[in-house]
Amino acid sequence: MPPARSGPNLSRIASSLGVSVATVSNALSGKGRVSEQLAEKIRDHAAELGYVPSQAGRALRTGRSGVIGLVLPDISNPLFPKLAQAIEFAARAAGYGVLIADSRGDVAAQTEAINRLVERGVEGMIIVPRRATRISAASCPVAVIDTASTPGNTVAADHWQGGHDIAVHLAELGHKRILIIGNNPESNVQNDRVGGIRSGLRPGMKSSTLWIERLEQEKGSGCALGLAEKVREGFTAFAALSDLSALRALTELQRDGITVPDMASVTGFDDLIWSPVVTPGLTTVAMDMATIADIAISSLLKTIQTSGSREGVLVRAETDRVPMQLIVRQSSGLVDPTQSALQMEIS
Amino acid sequence: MPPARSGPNLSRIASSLGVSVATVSNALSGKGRVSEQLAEKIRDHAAELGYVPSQAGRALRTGRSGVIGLVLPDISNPLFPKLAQAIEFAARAAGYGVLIADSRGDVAAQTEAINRLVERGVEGMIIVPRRATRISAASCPVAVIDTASTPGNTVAADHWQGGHDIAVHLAELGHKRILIIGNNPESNVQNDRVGGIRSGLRPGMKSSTLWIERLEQEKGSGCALGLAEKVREGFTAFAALSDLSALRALTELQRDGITVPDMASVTGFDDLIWSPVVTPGLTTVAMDMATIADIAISSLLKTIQTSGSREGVLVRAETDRVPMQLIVRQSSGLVDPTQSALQMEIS
DNA sequence: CTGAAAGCGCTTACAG
DNA sequence: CTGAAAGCGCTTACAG
Repeated sequence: MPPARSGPNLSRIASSLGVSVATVSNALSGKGRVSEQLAEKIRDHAAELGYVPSQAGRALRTGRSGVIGLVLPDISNPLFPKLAQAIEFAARAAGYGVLIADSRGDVAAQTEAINRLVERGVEGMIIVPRRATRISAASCPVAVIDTASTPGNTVAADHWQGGHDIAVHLAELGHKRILIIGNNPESNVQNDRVGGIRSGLRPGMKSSTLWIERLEQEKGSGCALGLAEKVREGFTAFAALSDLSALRALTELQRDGITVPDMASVTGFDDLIWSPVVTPGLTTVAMDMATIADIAISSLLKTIQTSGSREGVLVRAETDRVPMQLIVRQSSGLVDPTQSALQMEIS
Repeated sequence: MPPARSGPNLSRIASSLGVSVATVSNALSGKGRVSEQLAEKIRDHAAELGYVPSQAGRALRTGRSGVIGLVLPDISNPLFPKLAQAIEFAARAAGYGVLIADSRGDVAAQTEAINRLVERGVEGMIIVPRRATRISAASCPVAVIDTASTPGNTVAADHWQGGHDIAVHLAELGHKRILIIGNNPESNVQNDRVGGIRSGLRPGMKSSTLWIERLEQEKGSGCALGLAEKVREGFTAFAALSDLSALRALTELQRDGITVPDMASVTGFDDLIWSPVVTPGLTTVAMDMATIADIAISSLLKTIQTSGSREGVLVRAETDRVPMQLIVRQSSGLVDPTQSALQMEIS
């Protein structure tokens, strides 16, 4: 015999009230069909007994688990907290729970993570894919958050526009030579950001790009970026493609006696938790995680509700690019003619 | 009539093979009772059909959802990624899924988050409580990760010992005056860390404590901490109670022309993602998240498996304190007699 | 070794 | 407005 549940079930409420389970079910689900008087009595009694509906029973009957999955390339990514929070919030508002899965490791691990979620009966999932991974359709609707330029992407921050805003900001401050500091040229996100920055440069401005991973392959992990030297070469602005790289740049410059923003400006991306806390506060560009999560969730649920067959559909959203917002703090400032090495050469 | 499932079920496999569902079930669950020959045939056929067992059916029958909940005070906490990753990993190894819930907001929100998880049928949950919150037992086993000094705690890093190690490290470097930089004196974790640091001071060493939230209430959020002034007063080491505060201290010192570690040492707690990346790399104390997660999960599952009645039990672990590990990087160094303000006064 | 049957808790057409 | 009944997919004691 199957094990008894701990709490009360519909049947217990029904017999204790001398009505049928069907009526209790109808009363509690508020589908009408029950006299308001009886419905109230049933609701009261259920509350009194501390009735908690069994998701298992409901799921089995309706075929809907009320749960979606969230697959992340690496949960320890500093961007994850905000994303997970936004997704959980949006999902909850829609009555869904969120099951997490870490696809740490290679593409195989990602596929495995997806399968685990399917086995757990998720109705759909949201995936932040590993770099350069295509999602081979799972057996449920899938929403992808990556970059608008990724094929099959559902929704993303407009990284390109974010980069553009950074460039415009630096141009307005009078910077002419920008060093873009990225991590890995294989990243779709970082490439979009670079493209955006370059697109926003005005005539007379020049940029170079430094890829940290490449440098570290030569010089060893955790090596100096040599930014003080870059300042001497005439660079006045360091536009990092993530706040993590920006932080690395900022502290290296400070350590080497380059004051920020007097002698050089530093900007980042993502507005991570410590960005407002460092001195000087980091100028950065923030994603609108709440909107991204809302769009991902609502598109996903729309697809779930229409696709009767639970197939591996890649979800599309109506709006696939969510604007990023420039946040100006103290790490970026006007080029100071008395301090700038470039200006000194010219004069 | 209930909706048909998309994929094959036991019944489909059974009829297609001309055997009973019971036999298919037994064969796939590997409980023996089926001839190896038939079992293999069934397994092959199931795989061929892409059979995925229904968690809903299984859960309804067995009363076990195979899911635990993870309740966090604030998902956007920078500590969360590592914790969630470790919990997910340990849970997965035990065959469980992890449902997340953010108790952002007040104690009521935390209670609500707990209820949501119960409604979703979790078999137990792991809670990182809000500051100074006692968990009013939910209707399932609960493991709490906070500090060993919190009543009802299941497992925690040994924050006290971590603080002690920091103090010993600074003592060995010759520091005499330590400024402890904390966020909030109400935090159990931070208090344990402070206690540990003080316990590790040697005769002749003195410490003061700066609470950032208090300072900000006076001077406004994001105000300077005035650390350069502290250096002039003779402090040579700044022991922050979190890497976030340490980063704030480090950058403020650098901005004000205090070189680290030559003129002052800075240490943190937690080994957050950027700690090895800043210049100079941050000396800190790391929690062993994997071990903490393992202990939390295994204690929780043990309780789940024994407590037949699904009551609100507070889980206890055999080991409730997991050692923290000192990670020495460049931000802490020997007191330099030629640079130290204190030394200058003395000589 | 294999199968028929009960039952976990729910919802929904259908009948009254 | 209310109830009896079927059935979602599974597992397990029991019978053969």
